[in-house]
Amino acid sequence: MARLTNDRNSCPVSILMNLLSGPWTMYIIWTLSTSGPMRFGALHRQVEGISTKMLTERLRMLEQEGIVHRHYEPTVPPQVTYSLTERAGELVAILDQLNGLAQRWYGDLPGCGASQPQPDALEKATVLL
Amino acid sequence: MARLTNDRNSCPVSILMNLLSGPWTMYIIWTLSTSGPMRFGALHRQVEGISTKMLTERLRMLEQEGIVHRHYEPTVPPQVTYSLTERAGELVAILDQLNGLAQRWYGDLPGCGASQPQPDALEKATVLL
DNA sequence: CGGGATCCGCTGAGATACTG
DNA sequence: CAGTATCTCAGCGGATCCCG
Repeated sequence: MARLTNDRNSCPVSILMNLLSGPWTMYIIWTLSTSGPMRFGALHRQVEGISTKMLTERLRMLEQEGIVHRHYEPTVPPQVTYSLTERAGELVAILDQLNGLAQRWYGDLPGCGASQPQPDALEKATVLL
Repeated sequence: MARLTNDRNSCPVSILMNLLSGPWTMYIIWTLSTSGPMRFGALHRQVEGISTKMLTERLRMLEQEGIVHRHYEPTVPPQVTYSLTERAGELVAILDQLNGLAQRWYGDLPGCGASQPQPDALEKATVLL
């Protein structure tokens, strides 16, 4: 549980990389950044293929790092909405550069449902925080 | 062997991320970018802890993606020198931004032998290509 | 609905030994 | 020196069950 990023990964970049390199992490961030805030179930459906365990795990991780915000509504049934924080904006910006680089290198392939993030979606995504 | 980045990772960013997220990849790139071109053995000593298998594997991967350049000198004993390509420059630039972001978020920690890349080292690193 | 707990299989990473 | 080949083990991630 405390396995953060010791051994060879003690520099800041690696912390971030270890975060992002998680199996579904990018997809979650990307989905939230393009489709806006989303409930757990919706996210689970959107990312499609991820197990609830993984989704929860990644979400907790991202929440802990201040990248996503978890809004818990104690209704019945309970509603939990996840949104990106402002921090995430900076991150997504860099990710976008990475995306640009990748597209120049590999050409843009299809299959990625969120290749070009709509600015308004990102705004929507950060509104809730 | 052909396990590139299919399933959920068909978009360019993910290709790059899958590349970088490899266990030692960042360290290798970082080391080459800060310490310049290096022989296999030196790299093996610098990265320290990596197995020859992993090192070879990552190096091959990076070479295949055009990020590192492999210079083979068929002397005896053979000398193989690895250096970053020009492509890598773009990548390192973004990585540097990521590093900046990470430092702002987490503060700069020690333990990363290559936190601040010397420009001359990067130049040196790309000279060979 | 949103998740925690548990089990379990599979692959990926390390260690070791060997080769040109 | 610069790798390759093989074995092995564990830790990650999926599936399933259950709770608030």
